[in-house]
Order: sequence, then structure tokens, then C-alpha cells
Amino acid sequence: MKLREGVEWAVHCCINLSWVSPDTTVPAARLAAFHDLPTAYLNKQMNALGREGIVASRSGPRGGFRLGRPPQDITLMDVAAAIDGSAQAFLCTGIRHHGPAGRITGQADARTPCTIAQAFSLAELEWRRNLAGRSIADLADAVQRANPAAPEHVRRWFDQP
Amino acid sequence: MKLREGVEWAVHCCINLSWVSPDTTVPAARLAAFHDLPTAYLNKQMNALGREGIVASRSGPRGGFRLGRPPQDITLMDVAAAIDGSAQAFLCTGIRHHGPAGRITGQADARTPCTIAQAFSLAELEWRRNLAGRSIADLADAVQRANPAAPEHVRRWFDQP
DNA sequence: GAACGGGTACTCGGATAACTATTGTCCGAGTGACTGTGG
DNA sequence: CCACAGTCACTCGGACAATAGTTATCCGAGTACCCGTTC
Repeated sequence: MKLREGVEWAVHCCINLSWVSPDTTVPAARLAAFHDLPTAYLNKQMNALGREGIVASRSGPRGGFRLGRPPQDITLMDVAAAIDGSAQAFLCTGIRHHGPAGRITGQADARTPCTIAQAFSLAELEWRRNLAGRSIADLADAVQRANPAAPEHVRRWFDQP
Repeated sequence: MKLREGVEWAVHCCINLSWVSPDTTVPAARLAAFHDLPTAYLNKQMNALGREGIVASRSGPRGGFRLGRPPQDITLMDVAAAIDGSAQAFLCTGIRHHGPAGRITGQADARTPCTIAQAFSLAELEWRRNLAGRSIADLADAVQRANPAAPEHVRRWFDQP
């Protein structure tokens, strides 16, 4: 099981965006430069965030990205789902119905849900719930507690050309 | 985030193996036939289980696989880790230290753990804990409750040549 | 009749190939800002 | 001096290529059984 690398990038960018003034847009190139990431690919990830309304984008000069809604309304689950997709990690292909297994168990469990899928879904639900309980604002606060000067430093770096 | 398809196969096979007598070995070909799966590939997955001691294997005529330990001592996490690997889904590449970001935040958070990685690790830990709390025996019982005749049917099918 | 040795068929296990998904790159469409001109 | 139109540079967004990971297949090594032979 593996999460796409872009999730890490996206979360960092969202935190950074939460620290610059909410009405200033930051180009993907600048966001990428801050962490020394490939610009075009980060842009692609930001697009994905844009499709979900997590960030708002604007083209042209003075264009770029800004948060689409307050950082306390953006959860880690939102970001992960936007970048990595919201499909279940364990997807039941129903092999219990295939081949002799299907004929043997018969229609007894044709209607009952797959026990295995249920177990994995439950675990995954906990995972989702956990991520959904953490907002970008929460993380930004936590970072600030560990390094109080960080927000100001970041804001200043993004403000200067 | 996506779990390999082999995880589903492996769990099903473990449950089936828990229902045949513990000292009979079942060839991969037979396990595969039961669910109409590609034999060689399932064999590969069973190899992975074997490396972790989840199943024991024997070559030659009358060879095959059997559970390596009692089904109540095999958790879904064990199986998932054996097939899919036990690496973290979210792996922190430390981009907060790359480029200007690293110079700006300085050594203030050089020693502090990455907040983002922590958040994802926590969620993942819950996922793991959940899967580690469910054994093959648990699932087998649940299936039996839904379909009481299943164990006997499965045992009989695997016994006959 | 019993023990032994060779052959055989069967099974796992790892090496190899096909395919899919992720990662990375490029270029066009759109947009706002700037500049020069005319009133 | 102010308004306006044309041009330009900048940015996103999606289309296209390279790379890595997963899925599938194949063949060799090893093992237990079976059969024929010998004591």
C-alpha cells in the first residue's frame, strides 16, 4: 500500500498557502521553488486540488493558486482523496463467487456481504476518519508550535519577488 | 492508495486452509482452482506467505501448503504485510528541508519530527491496529455464522481429488 | 517375501516477460498588465 | 492629463512520453512415491 508522493507536496503547499494572505495568489513555479520540486508536476497536483475546490486558481500575470476555503475546512482526507483518489484500498473482486467456490457455497452467501471486505473496509474507515479529523489549520498550528517563527518567515519569502 | 489484489486471494486461501485438516497440504493449483485464479501467480503469493511463516510449504507429490501456525495467530495485518509489504503508505521525503524552505526554517525543526508525517503515521497506525486485531480464525468464524455449512463443504471439496 | 535402488511424476520457488499506473515533461489557450497613442 | 486599444509576457491546464511497479507466465531444482529387481 502506497500513497502517491504528490500528497506530501500538496499538504505542504496548502500549509504554506494558509500562511500567505488569503487574497494573494502564488504561482506553481514559486510553490515548487520553495521546496525545490519539479514545477510542471507540482502544477499537475495543484490542478487536482483545484478540481476538488481545495484551491482556487487563476491564469495570467499575477495568477496562481490560493486556498479555496478556510484552512480549518480542508482536511488531510480531502487532500489525500484529491491527489490519490478516493477509491477503496482493498477492493473485493468477489472471488468467493468464482469457480467451484461459488457453486459450493451456493446462494447462501450470495446476498451476505463479503466478510473479508468488511474487515478491511472497517480498518480503512478508521484511517479515513483519522485523516478527516485533521485540518490544514491544525497542522499549521502544530508546525507553528514547534517553530513559532515559521509562518512569518514563509509569508515573507512568498511576498518578496 | 491501493492494496495488491493478491491480499484478497491470500486471505481467502488462509481461511480455506484453516478449514481443511491442519496436517494435509493443499497444492497451489488446487487452491487456485477453487476460486478460478491463475495458478502460477497464486503460487507466487503463497511463496510470500511462506517467507513470513504464515504458511508452510512442501515440494513434491503430496506437497503443497498448510497453515504455518494456528489461524488465531494469523492476523489480517500479517497477511497484508506479507503480500503488500510493510512499508509506510505515506513516506516523508523531507521536502521541508529542501530548497529555500530548508534555509528559512533553519535548524529550528531539523530535529523536530515532521508534523505531516506524524499525522499520516497516526492514521496508518490505527489502520494497522485494526487489521492486527482480526485473525483468520475470527473471519472464518464470521463466515461460518453467515453460512454454517461452508466449512464442511470446503473441507469436503479439498479432500476429494 | 522383503529390502533396495532407479526412475518418474509432481510441487514449489525463483527468474523472466507483459502490462498498468505513476511520475515527469512539454506546449497551447487564456488572461491580466503594460505601453504607446489619440483625444 | 486621461482614456483606450493593441501587444506582450505570464500562468494554468491538459496532452504526451519515460519510468517504475504490479500482474502474469515459464522453467529448473528438489522431493516423495512407485515399480522392478535382487537377496
